[in-house]
Amino acid sequence: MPTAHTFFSDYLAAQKLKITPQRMIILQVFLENEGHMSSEELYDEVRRVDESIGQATVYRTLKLLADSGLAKQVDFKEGVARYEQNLGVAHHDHLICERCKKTIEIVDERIERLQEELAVRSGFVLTGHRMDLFGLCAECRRREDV
Amino acid sequence: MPTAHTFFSDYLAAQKLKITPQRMIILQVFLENEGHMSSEELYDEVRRVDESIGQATVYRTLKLLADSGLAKQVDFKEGVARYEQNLGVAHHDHLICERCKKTIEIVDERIERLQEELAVRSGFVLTGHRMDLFGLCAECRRREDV
DNA sequence: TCTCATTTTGATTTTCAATCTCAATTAACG
DNA sequence: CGTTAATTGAGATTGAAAATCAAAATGAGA
Repeated sequence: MPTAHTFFSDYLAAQKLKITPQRMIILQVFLENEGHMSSEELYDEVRRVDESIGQATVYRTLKLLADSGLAKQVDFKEGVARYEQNLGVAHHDHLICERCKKTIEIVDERIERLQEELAVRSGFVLTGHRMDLFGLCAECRRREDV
Repeated sequence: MPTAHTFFSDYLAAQKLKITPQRMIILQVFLENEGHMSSEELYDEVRRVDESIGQATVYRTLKLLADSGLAKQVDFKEGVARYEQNLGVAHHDHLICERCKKTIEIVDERIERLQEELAVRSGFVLTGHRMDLFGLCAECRRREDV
């Protein structure tokens, strides 16, 4: 089982890109923080490790991570891009509480199949999809007496 | 059956907001253009009718239209917000060609039910959802020999 | 190990959508 | 009408993301 670092190095080499300390640090920090980090949040964390790393490099590397398949961009209607880990992580959708922003990852094989079926019916070949369910979680409903 | 204009006027009155020529012109132009318009595209169209109308007013009114239920904001990962008509239009999801941006509206009652089921299982009350399928349409596949 | 073409970096600027500011205007109500 | 609060438009501002570019670093080959 290759580590994420090996995986990323291999990816960079295959793309004739260079393996730099900055890229490895950013990958490292990205892996240490689970959940859905925004570019800006990751930038802050990265600077704790090495404050000389620039913001542009974080943005660029996050894109590379997404291209390599290690990360996946998601968005929760906040106006900022977020990234989640994607290595060996099964595809999943999101259930998001609109009040407290808590996010639950969900998967349903039946839905996946239906999506495929719908695409085919329209002559499409699916390359990806996004399904986000927005709602109120039990705690927020209780707290706010909604 | 109330017209959209009446509907919007009623909404504005109920919110103690004012019925202005600008708002009515923007609504009018919005209704005349089906499909998924971006704020900027709508602004351009609006200026053909009345070039004195400002960009901020178009943005603000588009928000009001969304609040009233006449419009619905959607996003196709382009970095701009788009709006589609929503009055008396049944809920639907999207099938989007990543190459030519063609968009097909789809609905599947079975998926809707499963979504509800998943939410309930996690203790959520659904307030909305978004499902977008990204892929390549038949024409683009043929053209690009993908 | 050294060289050197190529890539990458970081500070900075730029872009672009979207929002805010504010003085002037206008709708709505009596 | 006249008052008041909402609205408008021009322009400034924000904030995320991308572009620029000179300086620094990588890595393939000698």
